[in-house]
Amino acid sequence: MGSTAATLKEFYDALYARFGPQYWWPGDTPFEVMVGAILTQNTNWKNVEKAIGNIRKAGLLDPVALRSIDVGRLAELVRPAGYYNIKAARLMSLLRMLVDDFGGDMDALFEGSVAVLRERLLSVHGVGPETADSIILYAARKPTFVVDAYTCRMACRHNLILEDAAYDEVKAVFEENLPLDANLFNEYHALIVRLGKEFCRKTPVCAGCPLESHPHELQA
DNA sequence: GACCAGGCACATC
DNA sequence: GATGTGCATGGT
Repeated sequence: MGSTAATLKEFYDALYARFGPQYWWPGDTPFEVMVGAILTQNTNWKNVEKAIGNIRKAGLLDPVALRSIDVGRLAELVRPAGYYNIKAARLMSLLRMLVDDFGGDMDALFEGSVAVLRERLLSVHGVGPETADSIILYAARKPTFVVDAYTCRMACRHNLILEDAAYDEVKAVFEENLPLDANLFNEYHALIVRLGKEFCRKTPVCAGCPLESHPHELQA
């Protein structure tokens, strides 16, 4: 059996060969990506698209404009994404930092090292590790590995991590065994999500899985 | 009608 | 520090 680095490269190659480029993140601007990162928390992307569509139709897909509205109105706009009261508050927290501390300038927010930016994002109420990493990778386009439920499921089933591994442990497995490359991390995470949607459901149905040549540790 | 979806904060022990 | 719970819409 090969090293973790070799396994991760092998998996990436198999996923890319099977699915091809995923063109993530689905969003036109860094700001839209950031909004989507909050709205997609534990939520199907289709519902997020409706919510972002509402914001766009209202002419509010802009940091300063969105920052200025009432949080209750924001909640109505993002209603299709679910958890709308919570998400409106979280989004507004992020908007307050972006607009009040950085003049609504995404480039200013993103300035500096990944570590500094990550701490900055994590300090916002409602931004956890996955949301922060999604914003760093897909909006700021800086190298940080995004870990989500699919990543944990896949890594666990292929014995790369223990089932109860913490977020930062899972993240470290990928970052320490792959080149530190934003484009690679972008595609890898997107491919894992694609894999998860088609194969690594909570109920493991892995026939035809592109990684099936590798031993699975299936669990209920 | 259950089950699930690209989390996070908070309460309780 | 581990474990459980609330938050909520829309698709399968």
